Amino acid sequence: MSQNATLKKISIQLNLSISTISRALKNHPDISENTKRKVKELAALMEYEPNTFAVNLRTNVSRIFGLIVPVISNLFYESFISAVEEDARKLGYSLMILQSGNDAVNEMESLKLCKQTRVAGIFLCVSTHATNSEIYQRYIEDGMPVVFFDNVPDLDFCNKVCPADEEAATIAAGTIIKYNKKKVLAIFGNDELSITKKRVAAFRKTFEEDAPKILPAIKYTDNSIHARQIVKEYFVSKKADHIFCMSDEILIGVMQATYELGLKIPKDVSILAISNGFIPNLFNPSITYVETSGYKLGKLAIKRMADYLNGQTASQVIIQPSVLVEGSSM
Amino acid sequence: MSQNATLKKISIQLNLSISTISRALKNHPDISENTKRKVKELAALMEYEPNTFAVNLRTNVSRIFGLIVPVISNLFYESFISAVEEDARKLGYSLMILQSGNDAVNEMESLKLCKQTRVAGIFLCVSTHATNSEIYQRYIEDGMPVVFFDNVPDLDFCNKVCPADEEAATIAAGTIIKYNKKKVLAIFGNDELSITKKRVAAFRKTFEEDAPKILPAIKYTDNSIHARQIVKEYFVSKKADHIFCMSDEILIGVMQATYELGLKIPKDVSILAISNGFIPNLFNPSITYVETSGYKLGKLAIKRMADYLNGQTASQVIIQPSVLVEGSSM
DNA sequence: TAGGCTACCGCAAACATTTGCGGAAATGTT
DNA sequence: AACATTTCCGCAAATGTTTGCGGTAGCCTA
Repeated sequence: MSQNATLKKISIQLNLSISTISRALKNHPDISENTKRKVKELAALMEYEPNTFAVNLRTNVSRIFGLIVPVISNLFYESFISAVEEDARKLGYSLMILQSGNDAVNEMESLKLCKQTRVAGIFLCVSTHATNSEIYQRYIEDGMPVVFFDNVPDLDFCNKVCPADEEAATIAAGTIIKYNKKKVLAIFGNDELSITKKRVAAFRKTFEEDAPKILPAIKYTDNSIHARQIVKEYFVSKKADHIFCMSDEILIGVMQATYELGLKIPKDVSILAISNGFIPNLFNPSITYVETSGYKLGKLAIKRMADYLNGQTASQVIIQPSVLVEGSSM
Repeated sequence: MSQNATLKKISIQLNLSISTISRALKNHPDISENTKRKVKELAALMEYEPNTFAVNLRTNVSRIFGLIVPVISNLFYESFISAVEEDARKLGYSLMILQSGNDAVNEMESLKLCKQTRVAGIFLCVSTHATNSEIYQRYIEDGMPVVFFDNVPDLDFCNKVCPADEEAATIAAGTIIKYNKKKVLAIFGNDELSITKKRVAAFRKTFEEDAPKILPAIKYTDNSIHARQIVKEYFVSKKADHIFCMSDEILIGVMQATYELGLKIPKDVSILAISNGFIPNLFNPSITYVETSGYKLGKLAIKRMADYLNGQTASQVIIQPSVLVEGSSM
């Protein structure tokens, strides 16, 4: 960062005006080929790079997207980020990544920072404990391109990219029924989340319609330790021939519990999860899961952002379809 | 982003000069309390936020750190990033995260982008295929604060923060010897990496000194599929009573192989890994590992960066000590 | 030779902020 | 009353880039 080349410095060297340098470097037709050549040569020699700050100051936007997630250390978000970064780079954008830590205040600060930084757009997974969705509305009305993903707020006119909440649960329930399971223990995530509510509803509905005699036992948790505990406590008095896990976190706890209980999979108990796909393949036998790929969702999100920036500003809800990936746990 | 408040707009409203507004908002002693109050009130009302671009243009640095990793989708880097983000936020910095995809060209572009963006500093894990470390030197000599982490280049005067390469391997070898293992299969990562070379050397040395009769079989790979294959092929002709895994990737492949070979852990074969700590606990029995925590390393890295920015510019190499975490696989 | 056209280039303002310097008014001092 | 000091504030330059507009040649046409 010693002697940064600027238009001014080049102009002095060549005895030309700043604006001529600027135009020459942009191939403006007003500038003669001869001048362009000379300017470009010196610019290359001096390793001229336009000062981003000055450019941004004039245009009032940066080539940076803000991306806010509850936590980075999460297989789903990490693959989401990875996908967004890949394509953002191709489009000439960078990513500013913020963790909300699932805290509403922290999330607000992150949003504020995005506004201050004049990011070109925001990818936002709202934190669990965020309640007032009017705040997001303000950003959108201010003209900030926002693409909500995964956990999205209850707003009507905005861009949402999310996994097929209901569909995933429906497929899961359908598969469990198909395999003729009778005593089902289903463990879902944080029951305050809309995604959890939707999935529980769809899960229940599928059973009511297709297997009305079966009444799944439904539990909630959002960490693996508690999930493990739930299973162990459940098996003290009752037995299940199937355990459904709404997330990787839950799956991990459940797998530990089955091991400690000495249950064989799938003989004693079958397992089905909703997952990103990494964790289920670590176990033996591998776990059958309904895929909700963070990577694919990321691709959809950045695509939507690019389209939005290109003028397709009508709000849009994109649902990423779910796929059943057969392992050996059913 | 409709009507952004600026110093100018405030100054017009209050019939004061721009500089007075600027000083009032910064509590400059030259400005009377009365004026300060009025300015601050209006500024709050108009939701004034300093224009980052203008500020940066003057100071020529941003409050953004660049962070370059081979890939984000990696338990180690993800926890590293998470740690850095946490503390960077506290210091008033944000993170721009770039993936090099383990490609030298891509890495160069990322570095260039960091320079263009005038980041306040760079956290860099050099890609496997990066050879010419003079390039990094140039950035450092240009005054860019750089903290290398994990996979660091062969440069003398720079800041490095890395896991204890040798120590981790020494502890691993020592533990294997202590458990009286006789036939050891050791699988290491990419053999082009300096970290791999150092670990192999330390591993071998420990055996030569403490158990000269044992000659570990050493293999190299950097993906789980190949690791699995290595184990299966090895067990066709020979037997091992211990398998050492240099990384999570390798551990995953090894675990699949042991399952497919019907090997019981630790009865038939014992396992020891070098790991971040997440993966080893997914298995049953849990795997004993030498911890190299990405999170802790991240904390060290951001600390070093902060110190550097505060004037402690003497280059420094920080080694994060290794700890043995006992599971049930030995 | 006057007028017009083209090719090429520079001036200066604009973006928002910061800051050295200087100036005016108010207050204090002798 | 004359001078000195303090208090408070504005001017203007500087950061680097972009761009509308105006200007100056040179050449051609009538």
